[in-house]
Amino acid sequence: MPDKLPPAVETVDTSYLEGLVGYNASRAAITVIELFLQRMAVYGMRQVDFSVMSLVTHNPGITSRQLCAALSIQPPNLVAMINALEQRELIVRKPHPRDGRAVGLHLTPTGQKLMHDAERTAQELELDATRRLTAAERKTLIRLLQKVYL
Amino acid sequence: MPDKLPPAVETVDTSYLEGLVGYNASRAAITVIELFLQRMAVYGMRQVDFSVMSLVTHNPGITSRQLCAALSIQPPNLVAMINALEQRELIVRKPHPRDGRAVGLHLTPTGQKLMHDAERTAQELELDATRRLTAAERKTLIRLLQKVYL
DNA sequence: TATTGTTATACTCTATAACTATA
DNA sequence: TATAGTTATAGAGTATAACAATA
Repeated sequence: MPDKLPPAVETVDTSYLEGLVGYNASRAAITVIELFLQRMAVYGMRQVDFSVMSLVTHNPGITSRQLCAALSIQPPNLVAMINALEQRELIVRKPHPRDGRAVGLHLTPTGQKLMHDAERTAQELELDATRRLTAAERKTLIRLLQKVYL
Repeated sequence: MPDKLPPAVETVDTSYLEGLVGYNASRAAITVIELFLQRMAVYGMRQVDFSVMSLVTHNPGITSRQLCAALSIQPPNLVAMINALEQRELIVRKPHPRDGRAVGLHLTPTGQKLMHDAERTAQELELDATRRLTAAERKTLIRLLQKVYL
């Protein structure tokens, strides 16, 4: 008679984790971000670069501090990103009209062209990432996610 | 007459980003994970440790490879986590019944007690993190998130 | 030959302390 | 004294290559 051996797991049961909002939100975010990274590679932007560029697009003159607050980025970590975007001539720093300490960020014409294309790509990507959702479901999903973090 | 100065941004307009599923899923995930980290601190576990422990709980004998596949962790990065959990005497490695290369992971009695409490804490935390959602909305949110990543 | 678990290592991301110029 | 921007640096997280043991 053989010794009793520990059981082997055939298929992994993840049902407990799948009942948690945090687990599901993380998995969904990772899936969308991976697709985002693939499609944005042609623009040389990661998710965070796109977020920064998008906020500069819709808020010309925004300061580094405002970007940090809006995106939960630590100021020292934003410096290299801004430098890189400036070296690529996508954004320019201009003096702030009322605060000599601050610098306003603006898109260059090149940056405007790039973001025009990138935001269109982002819209297409959104529809692909949520292709199993109806338009109404997609709207509901965003509304419920905002109820969690706002 | 003064020179024309660039405009200053009063309040940051984030409406474009708020229309993207990826942005919202990321923000929601970060919010829940931060609360998770606070509440799980008493158990000395981060989100990933809890996920590993939970899968071992519901899949006794699960292997490292199965954990890596289920949680999208690279095998080298799991080693230190498993070692730490074993040193805390929360899990034990037992020989796999049919594969001499593999090792099955199991909870110790201490690990079982800890996870009994930790999973109860996770349930409470879930309700707190989604306190602005009705039970039906919470269920809908999970269903829609799974439609994105599954 | 392929797979499990592992070591070593590099790379990225994120966080903290401290400085300067200006408010 | 407080804030915007910056530098340097440390720590955490993640990824790749290569190895021994076993299939």
